[in-house]
Amino acid sequence: MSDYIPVHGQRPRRVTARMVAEAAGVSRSAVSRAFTDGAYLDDKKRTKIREVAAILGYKPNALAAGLQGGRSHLVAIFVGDMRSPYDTAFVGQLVGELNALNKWPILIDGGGQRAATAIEDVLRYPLDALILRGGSMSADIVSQCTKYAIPMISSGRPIEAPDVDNVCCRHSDGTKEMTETLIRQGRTRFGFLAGPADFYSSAIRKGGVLEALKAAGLSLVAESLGDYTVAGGHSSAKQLLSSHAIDALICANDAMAIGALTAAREMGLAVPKDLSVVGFDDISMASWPMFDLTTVRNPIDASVTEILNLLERRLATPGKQSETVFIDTQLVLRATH
Amino acid sequence: MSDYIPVHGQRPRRVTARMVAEAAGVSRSAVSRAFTDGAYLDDKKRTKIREVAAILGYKPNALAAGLQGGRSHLVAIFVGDMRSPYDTAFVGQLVGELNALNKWPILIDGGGQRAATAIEDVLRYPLDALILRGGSMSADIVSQCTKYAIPMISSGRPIEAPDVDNVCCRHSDGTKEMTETLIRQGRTRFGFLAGPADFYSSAIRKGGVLEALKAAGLSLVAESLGDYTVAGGHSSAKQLLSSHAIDALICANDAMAIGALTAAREMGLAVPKDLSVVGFDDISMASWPMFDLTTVRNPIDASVTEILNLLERRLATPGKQSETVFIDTQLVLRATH
DNA sequence: TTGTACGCGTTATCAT
DNA sequence: ATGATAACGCGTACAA
Repeated sequence: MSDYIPVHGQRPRRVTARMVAEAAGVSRSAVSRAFTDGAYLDDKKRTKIREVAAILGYKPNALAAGLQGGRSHLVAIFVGDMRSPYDTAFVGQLVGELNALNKWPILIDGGGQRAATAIEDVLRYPLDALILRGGSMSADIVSQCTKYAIPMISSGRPIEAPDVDNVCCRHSDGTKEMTETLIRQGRTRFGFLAGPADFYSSAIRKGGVLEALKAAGLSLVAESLGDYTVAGGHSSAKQLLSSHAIDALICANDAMAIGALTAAREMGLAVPKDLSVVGFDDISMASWPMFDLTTVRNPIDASVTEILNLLERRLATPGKQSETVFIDTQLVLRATH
Repeated sequence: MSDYIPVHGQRPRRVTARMVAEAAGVSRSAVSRAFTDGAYLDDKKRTKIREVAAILGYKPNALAAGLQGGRSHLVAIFVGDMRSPYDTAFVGQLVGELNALNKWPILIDGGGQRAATAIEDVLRYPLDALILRGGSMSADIVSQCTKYAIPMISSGRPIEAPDVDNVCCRHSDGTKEMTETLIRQGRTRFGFLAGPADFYSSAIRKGGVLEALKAAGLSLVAESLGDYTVAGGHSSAKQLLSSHAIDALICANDAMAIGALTAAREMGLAVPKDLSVVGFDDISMASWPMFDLTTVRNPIDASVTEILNLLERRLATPGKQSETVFIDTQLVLRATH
């Protein structure tokens, strides 16, 4: 088909609009127009150009197009923890929806030591937006984005800055409601399995628990620190359960709840008869038959949808005021409460 | 700091090298050199320029730089299934390592209906490489990449094409070795829980099982089709176990093995006393205490490392012959065999 | 060591 | 409707 002749050991250059123009006997502009929807161009000519382009293997170069001052269609996603089931599910959904909108997500692993420099380097690309999923971002990076007029949307820890939009789950309402439900069932001795000390989500989820307990004239009997993983939840729960007599264990996330549930069963505790174990997030494993975990859903669909809505609004009106959209949680009452 | 004045409702333009040059009272080339390692430039001048650049918030525009004919530093990753634990763990690792090498991964969700058009669109960017993780790729896309001289590296289903490098797990050796181990333990009535009919990995893993059985004068007693998920494995195993008397169930992946393990326990079967249940991949959940699954490790670290090696070699020698690197599996003998 | 001038591939503008 | 030409922002060969 193509008369492209490979030169040994040398990288062949990309086919350009100029080459297509020559091959089709038209001007370069005509080629550009042939690939621009709604541009003035004779239908027959457009068809002809597209044929030639297909044979030569021509595609407009998105880099050169992005230089024009329009949008680059590149969106960076900063992922706090690529090993967390919730974050990966979240990013999976987000990537799919961005793809559908013709936005191309560049992923940055926020877990590595080089995360800060990585984001600095990615900012060399004129991004359409920067989306934060969990993790924390230095104030410096935030101000850089503001300066470059790169829209930032944060999901997880809210960022208080003039041009940053936030999507925020009503964490404390979720744990409050869950705690109230457990109290209504007759639970009175509550334990809380917290996440790492500096995790915003853990602290605020605990806040909801305390609120509900206080309203009922109760208080927390025991608390232990975990690391948001299954293994961490397993060992933390083992310690907590062996030293405290409680009848309800609220975990700051599902991964730890799954670990805690296993620990409780290993210790001969009947769940939910002797002990309630509940989590937060409703990750896919929570519904696995061997866990059937009662939890608070932190809905990914709704969060991702809102991120895309905010992105659209921000791109339409770059100077608009920052917004914070709150996402409602849902109680998922399965078999462990 | 900066004297940038925001214009209401209008997106501020990026700071360019020209602006820095003017502000610093030097030529535009000097600014370029100030950000190019090893370029001839007076140290004092470079320092001065960098200071001014920092104040103005200047960064070289990677889009314009990529136009120069060098590398774009953009790498696309096509992910077969963003919902599979193995694939997401794989991609997480890959993203982190690419970040460390200053390569920026653009993710494409191979699961959606729009996957084919998505990859077409991403090819508008002059990619340094395209990495395939699972899923399948149309021959058309492959030939396009070859035409554009975009290196392709496939992990999962190997691609037979002149310029495509492959990283391939020795699936059948893994299942063969596992089957031999079970036979040596006295298992004689084997069942196989397969993945979707068109999945390369499932078919080849089954091949290893059959090979080992044949060598021992045995044959498969039962087989059932699953969908590579926990829920699918659970229901498929339930059917299979209720209709066939077997003492070993080999599952095409860990997710199904976890589902099968749960099903077996629910049916009152003692694992491993009455029945061996084994998986493939060694996903993180396989080592969770409640499963402690015996499985065949499909090592992510090694695969990712080899992908990066192949990428490096391919970038160094674009015209080199395609290679296929094989990855050895490892038997992980836990508590279910 | 430094500045000038050109090319990268595209889209947008402006005549025609 | 179409073709010439000017940006876009950068790196770099070349001349000084």
